[in-house]
Amino acid sequence: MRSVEKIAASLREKGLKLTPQRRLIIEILSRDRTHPTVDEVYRQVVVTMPEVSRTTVYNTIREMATLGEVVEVQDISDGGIRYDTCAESHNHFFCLSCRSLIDVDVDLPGAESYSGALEGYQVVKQQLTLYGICPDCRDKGLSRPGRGAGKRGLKKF
Amino acid sequence: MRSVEKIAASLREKGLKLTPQRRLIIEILSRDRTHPTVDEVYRQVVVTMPEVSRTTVYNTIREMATLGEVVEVQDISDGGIRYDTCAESHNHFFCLSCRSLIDVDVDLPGAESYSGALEGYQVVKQQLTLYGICPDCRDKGLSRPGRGAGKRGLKKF
DNA sequence: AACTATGTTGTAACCATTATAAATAAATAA
DNA sequence: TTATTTATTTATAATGGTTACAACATAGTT
Repeated sequence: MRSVEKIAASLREKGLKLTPQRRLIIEILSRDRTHPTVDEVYRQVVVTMPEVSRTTVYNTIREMATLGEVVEVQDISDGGIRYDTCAESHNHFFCLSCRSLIDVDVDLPGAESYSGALEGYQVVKQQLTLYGICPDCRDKGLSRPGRGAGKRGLKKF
Repeated sequence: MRSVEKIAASLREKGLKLTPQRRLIIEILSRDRTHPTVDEVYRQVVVTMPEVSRTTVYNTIREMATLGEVVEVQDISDGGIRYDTCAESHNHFFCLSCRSLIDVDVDLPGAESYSGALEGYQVVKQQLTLYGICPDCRDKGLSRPGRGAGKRGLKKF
């Protein structure tokens, strides 16, 4: 995600307004690198502006996604869609214990390099996800229940 | 997913019974390579046994997942969790137009090779997903609305 | 046959998300 | 400024996938 000013410009370009609610949501999104769900953003929003509705957060994040300022993370479908606010490295490490999602820098061949193995397929994007145990959880003995771990528990991999 | 007999043995091992409903669901899962959702399995089930309930399909697929015979596909969160019945190559190509999900054979370094770049992280599994346009959709001019495309439409990537 | 454990079914509950419509705020035109 | 239009927010209801629950049915065992 780019700076708040850049995004504001992008909004105006589409005829959208930079309301206080949107500004706050965008600021929170820019700051948060944990790939938050809508609800997690919402909870941060109401700390500053308690009267903001969930719908506004949903709407704003959807608009950001349409503008390409935010991307849905598809690695995990537990407890709601997570949003990625960083446009560069799109590879992730997902901790099976605390269910945190971390950006990871792994060298992959470019998307165009698959044309050989995939005759006729046009590849425009790729995403690698690593699953495992993060150092924190290893040190703590694995069983720290992180966000969203309660609902369906640990999955079997 | 392994053969029905192998899975039946795996069931009995856990004290579970191979009922007609479960047998049918397992047969359908073994046959279907399209990474179906529960609802898609259910629709195939009722063709043969119309009285089977959705709950049974949910339960059985969940049990299969617990046994490790089936794996949730995390690439796309549209229209329900998709299940992967094949334990080997876990890389996928997702067509942004028809939203079909295809197994793909791409060489990746083993999970253990990431230990250098990820100090302290234990990687147990990895998954690469390629996003793009499949040959069918390219030939048809892109706009074939496939399964689930209606609800949220094409995402921006 | 009776007993016990397991499985199935229908229904209701749950949760994330989207649709809708009324109320509000901002931008523009007069 | 005021009126008018347009965009935005809000609360509430609807939707859709999934799970919980309780009654009923089945299979296995003594």
